[in-house]
Amino acid sequence: MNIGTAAQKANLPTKTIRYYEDIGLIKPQRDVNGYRVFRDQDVHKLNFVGRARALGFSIEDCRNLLALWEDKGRASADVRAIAKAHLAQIDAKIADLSGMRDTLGDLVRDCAGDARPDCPILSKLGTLG
Amino acid sequence: MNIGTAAQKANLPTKTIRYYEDIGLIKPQRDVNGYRVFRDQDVHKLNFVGRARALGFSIEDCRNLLALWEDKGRASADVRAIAKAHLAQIDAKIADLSGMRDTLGDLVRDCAGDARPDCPILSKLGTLG
DNA sequence: ATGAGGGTTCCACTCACTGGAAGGTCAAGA
DNA sequence: TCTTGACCTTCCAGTGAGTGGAACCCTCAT
Repeated sequence: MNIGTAAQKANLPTKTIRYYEDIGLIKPQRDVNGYRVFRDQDVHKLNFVGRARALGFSIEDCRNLLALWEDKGRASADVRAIAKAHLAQIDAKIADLSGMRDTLGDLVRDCAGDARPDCPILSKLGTLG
Repeated sequence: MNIGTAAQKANLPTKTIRYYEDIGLIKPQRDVNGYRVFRDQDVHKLNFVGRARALGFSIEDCRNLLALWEDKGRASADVRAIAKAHLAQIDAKIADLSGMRDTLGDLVRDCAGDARPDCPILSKLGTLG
């Protein structure tokens, strides 16, 4: 498939996909006419990278994660170590988001009365774990 | 407190804090000597912004969220609407992270044997919800 | 009074895109 | 066959969110 189709499937702008090729995150084939040709694998990778980026993972994080799946010769201890580090990172993000969720929920419940008084939540802002 | 102390408490580089002042996210007071003076409220905001940024929220998202807490005159329906949109965004992020967590866990369990065969997970990559 | 360790501004750089210009490719219809 | 429009290409410039460094000011202990 061409870049437009891949972009739709991966939910990313074509510009971004070309950029990801530029920096070596993906390596689509080329057709005789010079067009990029994407396989399903490429789309899977793009999809994954797009979502990971939206969750605050860096390009280098993504590169490592993709390499985990790609590098079949890698020692399993190595895989485990990298994967575990990322698992911890993910768990921390989830915990952090849950905290924000609670705070926002509190805001809606406690502070959105018709005549909203001084909001008691600002004082908690930034201190939740 | 001065910017260094605030930076430590908020876990952000001083450079970033100056930048956040530049774009109007925070408005620390100024001492007679020209030094920025941070109150606890400022630190709370910085802390919140730092964590939200790490979770993939844009500066504009942060600006809106901070405004929610700050603008005491805002109509409560408005507050509710914005807060609810952000709650949905947070829930989506949590769901997405959970999916990644599972995939990564699978990778560790299924694909990290000593002689790792063709990993069956790459094919699932990017398709999890 | 001097030196270390803060602080200040400003300017240039990076990273991760994003927009636009200028032009090549291709399928469909007059 | 020609054209039109949607798609693709590269290249270059701009943006958003910082980040590094130079040059200089403030404060406090020795």
